[in-house]
Amino acid sequence: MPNQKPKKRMAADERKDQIVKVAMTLFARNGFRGTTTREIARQAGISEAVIFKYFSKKEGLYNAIIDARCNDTQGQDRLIGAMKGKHGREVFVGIASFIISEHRNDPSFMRLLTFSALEKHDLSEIFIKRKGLELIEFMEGHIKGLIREGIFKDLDPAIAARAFMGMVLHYCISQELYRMKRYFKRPDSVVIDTFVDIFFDGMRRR
Amino acid sequence: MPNQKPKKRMAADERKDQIVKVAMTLFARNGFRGTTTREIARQAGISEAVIFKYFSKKEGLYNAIIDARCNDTQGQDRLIGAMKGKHGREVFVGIASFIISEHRNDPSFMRLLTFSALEKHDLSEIFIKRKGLELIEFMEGHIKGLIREGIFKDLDPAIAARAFMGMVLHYCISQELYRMKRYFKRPDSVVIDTFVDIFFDGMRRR
DNA sequence: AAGGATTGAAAGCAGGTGCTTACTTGCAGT
DNA sequence: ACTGCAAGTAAGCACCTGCTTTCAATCCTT
Repeated sequence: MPNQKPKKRMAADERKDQIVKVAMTLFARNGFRGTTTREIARQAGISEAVIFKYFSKKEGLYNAIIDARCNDTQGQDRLIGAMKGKHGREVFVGIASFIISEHRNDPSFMRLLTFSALEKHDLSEIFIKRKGLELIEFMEGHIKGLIREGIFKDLDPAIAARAFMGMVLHYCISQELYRMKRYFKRPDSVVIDTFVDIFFDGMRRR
Repeated sequence: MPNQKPKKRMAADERKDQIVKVAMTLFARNGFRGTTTREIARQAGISEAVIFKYFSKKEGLYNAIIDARCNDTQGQDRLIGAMKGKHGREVFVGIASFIISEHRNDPSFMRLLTFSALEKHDLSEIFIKRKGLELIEFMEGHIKGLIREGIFKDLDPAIAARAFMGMVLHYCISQELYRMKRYFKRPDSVVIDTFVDIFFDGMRRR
């Protein structure tokens, strides 16, 4: 279905944003190669030439998406702020809840990232380096603290952080990408609690 | 580079196998849409018409790959056989080692599966249902046993099994697909031990 | 050695795709 | 109201891609 308001003329910036938004949706659904500029134009309710007026090559759309999704600081700031008051176990519940809710709110972004990784574009690389590693390092720091306090066992914090991220991310990916939600349904809150139970007790000194 | 032995003529079955093998490599590298039948022909050292003699449509190649990778029983049988003597902790080390070594031996297959999931072909669906769920159910059974023996806490075995699988699979995927092995290098054996430490102690009654 | 069957190549077609060119339409400032 | 400029379109080019057709080379059987 073409766009909601088939407004005839738009200011350049407004039009650019709209085109990028449409491209994001279609790249997430069909990948970069699987999306034609004709289809982007159709969905945006414009002619193809407009796209090439603003983005000299199709690749340019990908770069605009990278700008839009890798330079906003809201997401991670929001999380790290929300973590400030929390201690011990709660931090892990907070991180897992954050990741899962981000995926549930916009499942298409994970498809976009995965396509980008497979098709070897820069989006996944930049996003993971800028956003993913930031989160991992935050967790590593928290884990290191708990080890220093003698609450956690002395395991490699980098591996431990990736173990927890693995549980949570693979849950999201398998639910959406492999469409496991057809066969495996549990309330997210129960899944999160179980993951944190396993991880936190697994790390704790006995 | 075209194929090793540019043998002029081949028997039909032999040629079919060769074409499927080439297609698998290219689909894993560039996806179904990103691979042209011309390129498959070139890599196989034949003309395009030969491909369409054996596979009436490009789609047919995908189905042949499904046959080749989803109907062999060697992989899983080998694992479950190897697990037979093992108890408790060792079983999880065995499973993790098995999964990681399969990925290291043929990293391209994971790309193929992921492309298939994104492009909504049947390969990933069939493979995961036939191979993935089998492994998960095997783990669930083992976990249930340990709960019944009073060794493990009474957590949902389905969630627990997926927690462990998540750690291991996401490690493999992030290493290869997101090319994390550039930034995160640990011996696989250390990673496996740490994962199992966390999971096994996390599940254990205290 | 003959002849039918099978494997293979060469060329091309119809439709699709990224991108360009040449042109028209509507808006803002005077 | 006029006009200069930015926003938009229609048409098409050159190349690509799945797939077909037509015909030549090679093998197997007798």
